[in-house]
Amino acid sequence: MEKNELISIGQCKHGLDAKAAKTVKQVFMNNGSFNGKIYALPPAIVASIRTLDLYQGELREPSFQRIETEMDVSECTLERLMIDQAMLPASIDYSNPEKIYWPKAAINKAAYLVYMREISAFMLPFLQNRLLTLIRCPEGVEKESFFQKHLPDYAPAFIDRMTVDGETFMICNSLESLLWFANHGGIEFHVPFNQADTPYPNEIVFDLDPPSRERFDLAIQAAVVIKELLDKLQLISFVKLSGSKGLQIHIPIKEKSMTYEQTALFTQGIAQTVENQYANLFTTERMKKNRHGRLYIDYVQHGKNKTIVTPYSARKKDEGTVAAPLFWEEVNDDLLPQQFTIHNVVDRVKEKGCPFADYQIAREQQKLDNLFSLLE
DNA sequence: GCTTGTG
DNA sequence: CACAAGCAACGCGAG
DNA sequence: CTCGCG
Repeated sequence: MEKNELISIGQCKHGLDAKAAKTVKQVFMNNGSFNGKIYALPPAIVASIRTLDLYQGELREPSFQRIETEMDVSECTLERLMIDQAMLPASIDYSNPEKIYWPKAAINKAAYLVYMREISAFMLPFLQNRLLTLIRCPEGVEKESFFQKHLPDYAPAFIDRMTVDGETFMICNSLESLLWFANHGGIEFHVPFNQADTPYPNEIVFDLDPPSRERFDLAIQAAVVIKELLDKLQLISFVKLSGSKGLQIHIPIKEKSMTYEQTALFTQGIAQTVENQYANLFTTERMKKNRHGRLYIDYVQHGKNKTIVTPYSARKKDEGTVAAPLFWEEVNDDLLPQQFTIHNVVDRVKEKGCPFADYQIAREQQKLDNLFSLLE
């Protein structure tokens, strides 16, 4: 959008009482230029308009609220309209909505905040009651980034937190929290495999990390092989794109049904089974130089004090990719690692539903008998 | 993005 | 005042 | 021991 370009978003006729209407009319007739039909003023007066939404470039059922004497015309931007219209929590002061967060994907901060609002219902369950590790890029994904685990002193009271040994950590339990973190440049949301109030994991995750995006086919092969093994064990599993190069397989398990020691034995066992079966394709070799282009099954990444990117979290990647939950049928040769982004994931979920919709139900239904007999 | 420390 | 820095963490192997 | 790495 051209800078300083005026965008018409319709007319507003309702909401003015007789007196206010007369005042506005006088302002235009006294100060405006008349072209024989209408009086026009350069952009100078700011007013609040209540509306249903913006549909095909026009406000629906706009209604005048009030003149905003304290507001400058320069604040009336398309970004501000996007934010106002997305029903973001009003308790947060959204700064720099026009700031570009993903230059190559043409995503600004306003668009990111709107994405987070729209995906929140699908993302929040996976953040619930877990200590949060954030990767923040307040100047965009191409600029400096940093990790954050500790709650900043200035954080508002509505951010949940937990203090352990005098250290206070962040928890993202609400829409408000999610958008507060996003407004502070929080791009990647990572969480551990256990809830904050227990040392027991309630999910197991395999991280399938090919050496490059060009070898994404390895991640697909590994996922299919592991899925077969999990099916044989009658374990319910879910799969998502990491949003980077690979795939991640999630197995929800009931709270307190396994210790981290047991889940580590299991992931190690599966990873080594797959490695032995397809030694030319997959490896659990930690050293990069010993992997020889094979896919690294990072079973160490599942464990105490480790974290995994949350479903639907954005990634610090040029394309604006997100960690997108998939249907297992989608794990085939047509799948691309960069397929799902901030641009298209909300529509995808609205059309097809969330592939992780039954995640919490599966956690309760999960039968671990076969898994445990494997560990013996 | 915001706070704190330094010149 | 204008700045720059900090904002996680741990284990392991190589040097 | 410190440094890189995931």
